[in-house]
Amino acid sequence: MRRPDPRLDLELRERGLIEPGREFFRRSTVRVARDLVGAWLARRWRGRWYGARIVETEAYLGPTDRAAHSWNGRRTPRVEPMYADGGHLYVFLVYGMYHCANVVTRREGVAEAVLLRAAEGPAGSPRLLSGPGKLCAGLGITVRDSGLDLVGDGSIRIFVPRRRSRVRIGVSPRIGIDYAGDAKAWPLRFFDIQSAAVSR
DNA sequence: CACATGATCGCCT
DNA sequence: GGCGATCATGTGG
Repeated sequence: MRRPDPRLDLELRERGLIEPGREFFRRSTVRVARDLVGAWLARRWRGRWYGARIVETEAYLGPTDRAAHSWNGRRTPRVEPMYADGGHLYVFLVYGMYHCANVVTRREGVAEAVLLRAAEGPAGSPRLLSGPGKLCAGLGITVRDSGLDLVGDGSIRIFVPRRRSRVRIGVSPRIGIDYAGDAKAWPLRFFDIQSAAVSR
């Protein structure tokens, strides 16, 4: 059983963060998306752990959601991780050069997920992780990580505040889905209104 | 500030 | 063959 770098472990504990169980991710996708704002993403890279505070997410709702890769029940090898049990990772390549990381929600067979759009990285580089492609680039997340389990002892994990967070959360339609019909207007984007790292 | 465009390639039609 | 859950850069007002 690997443990996080003691420094990260201490930092997360000091911030009052704990690792949620599988049930956290099996809840409604909108609730998970909201609760992931203010949560931390921990990434093991070459034997060291790095943490980033998530500040912007989007919910993708499955067969009825034209913007979702699982729209209309689409089930291809690329999308397959979206059908996994809650708490898995779904990563895809966009525009031939950027990766997007999603946290899978609900139960096995229900293809919904939360896109991680932005995080707060190291102090001094406030915009380093401010966008889904930049977040993945900054944390070294690629399609090779698609399908990983975030629950347990893997190389990518999620930590959430132990107590109800006092973060003020803004809501808006999702970004970059003009083709999605009525789903284009659905209020499924959530962000920390205090954060300078939210994407434009 | 607001657009407009190019890069680049896996996936789906 | 077309296009995208993006981003950086360039143009013009």
